[in-house]
Amino acid sequence: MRTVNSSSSTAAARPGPLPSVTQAAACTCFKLRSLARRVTQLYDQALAPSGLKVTQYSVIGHARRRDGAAAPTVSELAQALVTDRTTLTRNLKPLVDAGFLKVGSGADARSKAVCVTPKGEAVYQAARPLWKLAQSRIRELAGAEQLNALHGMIETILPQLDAAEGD
Amino acid sequence: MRTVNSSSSTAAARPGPLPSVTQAAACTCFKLRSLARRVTQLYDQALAPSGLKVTQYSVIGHARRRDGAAAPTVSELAQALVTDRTTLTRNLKPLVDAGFLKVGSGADARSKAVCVTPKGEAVYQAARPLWKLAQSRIRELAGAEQLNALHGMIETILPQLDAAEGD
DNA sequence: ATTGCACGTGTGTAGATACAAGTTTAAATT
DNA sequence: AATTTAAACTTGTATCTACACACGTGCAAT
Repeated sequence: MRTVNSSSSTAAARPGPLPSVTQAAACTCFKLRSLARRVTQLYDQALAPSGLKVTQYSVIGHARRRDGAAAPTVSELAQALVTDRTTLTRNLKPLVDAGFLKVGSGADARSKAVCVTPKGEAVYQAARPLWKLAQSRIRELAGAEQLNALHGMIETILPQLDAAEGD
Repeated sequence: MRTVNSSSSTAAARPGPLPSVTQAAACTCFKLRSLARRVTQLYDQALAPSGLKVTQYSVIGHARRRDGAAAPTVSELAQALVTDRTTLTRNLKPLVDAGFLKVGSGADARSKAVCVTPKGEAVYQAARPLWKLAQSRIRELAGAEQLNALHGMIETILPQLDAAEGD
């Protein structure tokens, strides 16, 4: 026999008073966001001496690697960063203000190219060992195997979500 | 033989010009945040008819379930939500403004208790089937086994990060 | 040449996130 | 009892996030 209910005065009518209370914590989105928050905190703390947040580190890092030759456009960069295009526009601002990036005109008069400045490259290089430290730290805390499994899982799931975008 | 470098004019001096370009995408934090963003979009789209975002749904959902008897305080709720206390303060505002929550005084004159209003309960109940739809959808897209594995992984890793907080 | 539609960007608005610092209240120490 | 310490919350500041909407440019069809 288990404890039925705490407030017995008003719960007499229905047979199952609170059937939906329990499993609210099984939300995939909630879990994912929770972990992402915590992990972000770890990375941000590690990167703090560089003055970069992990988000900014990612933006510069992706702007750095030019696939073919030309600097990526805003849209291309946004796609690489799995971010909304308009979000990237906002995220670029502090980096441009700090002189880490420069947004010039692309080949097309519409598009704009995102370039890493020497100053931005320097900050990135300074932040890199801190980032590696964070990587090691999380690997140490979570366990290498778990982490590898997590990576693989994300790489599997993410494309599956993207594929079903227009359904 | 592979393509060495695109801009061959300035890269002649150093033997390994760009040794650190490649593995920048292996960042746990970046991957995690990317997936969280996408998943959040799916949930938010599903919940849109209810007027709630998934974050708000989570807040109400956690405020609903009172463990013992009393309504949770701000700090307790923040801990349950794996969120910074000050973040929750901000997140409560739109919900209070909308009349879904009420922040009254707790037992202690310092603490405040977060209560779900009838209106809030109604919205939550309306949103619940939409949330379940999102759950099904993501389960369908990612695969039940993958998703279960992901859940388990998060539940394993998150406490490990929390445990090492004060190191 | 004009019209129309697709492409690439930015802005308004709204919310999520957290660190640093400040305020009020309870508890503990002297 | 006075002082100190800790607990609980809020605010200032800054960044991240994205949807709806507006603007300019390129291309194609008329």
